[in-house]
Amino acid sequence: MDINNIIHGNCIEKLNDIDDNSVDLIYFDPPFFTQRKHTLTNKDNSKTFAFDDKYNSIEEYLSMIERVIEQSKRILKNTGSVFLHCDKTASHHIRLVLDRVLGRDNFQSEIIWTYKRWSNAKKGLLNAHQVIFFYSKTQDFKFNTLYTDYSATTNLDQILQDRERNANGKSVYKRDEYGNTVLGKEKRGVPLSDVWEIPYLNPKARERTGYPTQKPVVLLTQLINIATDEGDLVLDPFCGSGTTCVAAKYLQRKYIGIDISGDAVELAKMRLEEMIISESNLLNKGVNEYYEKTEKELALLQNINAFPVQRNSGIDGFLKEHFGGAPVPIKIQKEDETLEDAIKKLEKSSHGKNYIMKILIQTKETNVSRLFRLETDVTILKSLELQTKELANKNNKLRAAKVLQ
Amino acid sequence: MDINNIIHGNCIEKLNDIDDNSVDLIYFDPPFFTQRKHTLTNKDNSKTFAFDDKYNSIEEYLSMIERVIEQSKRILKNTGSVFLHCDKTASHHIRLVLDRVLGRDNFQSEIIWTYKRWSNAKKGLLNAHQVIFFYSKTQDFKFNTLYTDYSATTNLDQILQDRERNANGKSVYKRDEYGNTVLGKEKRGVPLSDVWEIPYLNPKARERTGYPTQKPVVLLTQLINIATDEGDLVLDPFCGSGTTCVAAKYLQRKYIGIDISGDAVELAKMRLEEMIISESNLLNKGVNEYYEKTEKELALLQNINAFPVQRNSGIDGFLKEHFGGAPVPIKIQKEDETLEDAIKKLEKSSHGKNYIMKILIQTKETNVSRLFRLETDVTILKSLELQTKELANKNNKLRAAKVLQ
DNA sequence: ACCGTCCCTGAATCATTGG
DNA sequence: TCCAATGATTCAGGGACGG
Repeated sequence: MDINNIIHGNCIEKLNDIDDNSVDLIYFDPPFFTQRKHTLTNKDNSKTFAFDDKYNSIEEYLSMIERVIEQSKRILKNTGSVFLHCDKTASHHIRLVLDRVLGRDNFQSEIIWTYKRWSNAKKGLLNAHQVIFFYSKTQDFKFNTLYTDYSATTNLDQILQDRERNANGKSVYKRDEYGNTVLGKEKRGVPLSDVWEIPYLNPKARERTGYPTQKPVVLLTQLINIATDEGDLVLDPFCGSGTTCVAAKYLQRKYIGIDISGDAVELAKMRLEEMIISESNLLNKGVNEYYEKTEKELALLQNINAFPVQRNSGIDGFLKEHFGGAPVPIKIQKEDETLEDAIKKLEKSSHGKNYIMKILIQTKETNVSRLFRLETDVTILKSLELQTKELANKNNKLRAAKVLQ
Repeated sequence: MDINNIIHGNCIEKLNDIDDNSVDLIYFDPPFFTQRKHTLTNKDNSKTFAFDDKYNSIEEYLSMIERVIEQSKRILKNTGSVFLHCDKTASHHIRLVLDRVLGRDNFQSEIIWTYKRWSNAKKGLLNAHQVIFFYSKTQDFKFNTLYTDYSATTNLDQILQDRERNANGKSVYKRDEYGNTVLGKEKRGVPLSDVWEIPYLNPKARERTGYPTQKPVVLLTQLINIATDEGDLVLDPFCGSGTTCVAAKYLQRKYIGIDISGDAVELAKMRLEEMIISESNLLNKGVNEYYEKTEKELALLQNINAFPVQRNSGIDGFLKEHFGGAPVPIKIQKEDETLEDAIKKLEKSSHGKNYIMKILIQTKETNVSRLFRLETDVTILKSLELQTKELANKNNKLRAAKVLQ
């Protein structure tokens, strides 16, 4: 069969053309049994893509899935793996099929892909994850451990220490004859876990094709990295817009994509030529880069029932309750800001918005002129810490005066 | 059946004693079908707790689960919900049982509890999540939406704006006649999603060495908060060390716990009786903070550079810096306290101590007489929240006056 | 009662613009 | 050339409503 190509047709038939024991990784992302038809239009409204996810019964759906899994088992190398992407709708049924066909012992992980999404009016919890079942063909599966950074709260000193078991079998830090802790071998970071927080494909991302249910390339590169090496063969029997193949090509793996829709095949082929992959700032920098509030500032905002705003030099938060029908912006004076600067920044950020009340929390003693204060409609409240400090100063003066008497 | 108690026995028998349609929330956390006996020893090695998770077959295990779910359905009110906590080992089998007994339409969410943990040497991905299936008894289930903070990357300025449809039917931001954006309605934050990142260890208790099977209290308080109101009845048929009951008691819900192990029942009873003391002896000291001080009070104390004090009705904390060589006690006025009461309590707790300065943080509007204030040497500072509230009132009056003119 | 269709929602984040 | 600020666009959505 053609390597590095997208094949048009029903995967159950087309998989017959693939040799036994020839594929290293199969990722598939079948319809989720939503019992809906999914339609989406590309950016310039020139093309509408659709696929049908309606079945007469769950049995009909599962029998389709089962046939694909059976074929997958046949064509997979002994070191190969299957990744089946689904959501909560039918995941339990699907996993039973996987257990039956591939064997319960070959179940490796239930990967949770989690993302933030715009909310809706649903009663209940907002859906924010999908599931990827990871099964190997045998116990001798290929696996590359990826490492992630230690979390900010980890005590690095501590994890660098070696451990041993004490008399009770508890794991304790190893100590030398002088009672000092012993440093262990070099650490490479935290092994990748089974919960993957990867941003949902953004409405504005250039990577977006207009094909419904398109997955981010980053999700696929991670899968491909853990289960294959360069030159290995990756297969996607429901390739849709071709994300899997794009990721495989990017990572210098061979690929085969199959899809029943001619539109999808055409789109996937085009994507493979263009290879547009959006850089995710969020993933590159990590979410912590975006958090710029100190614990103290967050505590202060919580205190006055405000939610925090990140990355805005003029506004640190908004009160949860409106005033006069408008939001109330809050700014907290920074350590290196004069009161005057702080007021100016808040005013600039509020310009053109019809805020009725704006609040600045003063955190430092100041000698701003009374005149200047009157020219602004920013209300200044003194932080409790400042009030405490001023109080202490005043009391000190009183005590000093007493001593003089 | 006894309300607010822990019952010793097999839950399948004991559930018979509970009336039909009487329970608001059932959380259960059965053995995960690990086919192992779990043994854990507490910190000072004085006591070993064990439970058996070995079954002859998955069918035997599932039939046990099914009987509990059937009973659950019977005793649940029509507005009630079931939360079943399990892990990937048998989750798919368990969900089939849930679908069968409670009905597929009553499936609400697959909640993912994710946490960071120590790495191990296992080939493959590090497990970092467990699953909680959320089913309601009917479509008319009780649900309180909780709100979380906006993502750090969210442009809050923008989403506060109102929107409308333009000529092409596209949704665009609304502007007034001068081209300024129009502010929309009040925002409450982002509805809680189905992925919950909650550390195994309470973040305020990093020093804690651990008690692995125990669930974090925050996990349980969150479940109880979304599905019940104060005074509602919470049941845990596999209550173990009693975390569910502790959380229920903390949130002023009624509770029933059942466990087959005498040791567990004893432990749970002790935790409930002396919630704070047992917590600190058995687990850690940091959890104290969680129980006695509300988050808001902790934030406020942090705000003025004070550390919290537990179990003293007159003093909530002390400033980290002394004044005049003496500590400075802080009290925060409680929701149900008059300013006068608060002052008296603080004075009583400070009696005989040579505090030079005592600070009361006023949190509610009051009409205490000026005279009374002068008789005390307690300094009263107004919380920022109160200042904001007073400011809003004042501005409202000004606006009202303007309208009259 | 059940389906399809229409209409509403709302926060996330990358691309673009601005300095 | 880089960083910061701004806003466009969405919908493995969800509910209401009418035939």
